[in-house]
Amino acid sequence: MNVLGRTTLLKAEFFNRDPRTVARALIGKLIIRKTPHEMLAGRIVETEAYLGENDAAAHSAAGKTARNAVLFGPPGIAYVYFIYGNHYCLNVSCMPDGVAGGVLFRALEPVSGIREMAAARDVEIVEDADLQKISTLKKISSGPGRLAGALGVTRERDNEKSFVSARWDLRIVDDGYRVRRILVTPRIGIVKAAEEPLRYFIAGNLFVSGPRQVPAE
DNA sequence: GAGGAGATCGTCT
DNA sequence: GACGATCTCCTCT
Repeated sequence: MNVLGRTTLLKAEFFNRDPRTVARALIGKLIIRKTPHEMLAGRIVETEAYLGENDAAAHSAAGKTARNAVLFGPPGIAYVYFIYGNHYCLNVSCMPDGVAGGVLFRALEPVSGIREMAAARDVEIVEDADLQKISTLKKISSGPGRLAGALGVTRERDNEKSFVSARWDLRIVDDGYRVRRILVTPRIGIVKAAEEPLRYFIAGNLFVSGPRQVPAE
C-alpha cells in the first residue's frame, strides 16, 4: 500500500532536456527515499538550473573531472557533492549522455516520514503539535544542505545512483499535484553568472529557502 | 527578525 | 594553498 496514493515514476526522457526546462518541471514533484522503516518523501518547492560548460557557475564549466563526471553522463542520475566542509548537495543530471547539465534541489516541503527526517537533522519533535509548526518544519529540508541531511544523502552512498530506476532507494515521482504559480529569480550563493534567472520556486511556499523569495525588480 | 562571522574539508590549481 | 551551488550560532535591534 502506497501512503502517497497514485504516483508515476519519472523516466529518463523527463531529464533528457535543457536544465531550465527540467528545473521548472520538477517543481511540485516528490522526492522519495525508501528506508528499511518507512518512505521518506518531500515535495520539491525550489530548484536551480546549472547549464553545463557554458555556465560559469556550474561545476561542469571547467570541463569534465572525476568529481563532476555524472553531469556529463546520461540524464536522471544523482550528482552529490560535498561543500563548505559540512554539507552535501543533491543534484540530478540532465541532457543527453556526453552533454553537461544538471538541476540542484534547494528545498523540500516535508510530506511523509517527517519524524525520521527530523531525527536525521537533529530537529527536535517532542509532540504532535511540533509537526504543525512551520518554524520547526523549515529546519528539516529548507536549503540544499538541510535537504540532503534530511534524506540521509551522502556522496559515498548516493552519487551516481539513478533516479529513474525502480532498483534504487532514491526516486522522483509525480503524484498529480498542480503548482499554481512558479517564480523565477537569480540563483543563490554563487558569484559567477550570479544574475542569470535560473532559480525556480513555488510562489508563496513557506519552505522555499534563502533571502530572495520574490523576483528582482 | 536581520546580519555577520566561524566552522570545516574535498577539489582543483 | 585557496576557495566554495551552506548552516548555525551569536549579537543586536
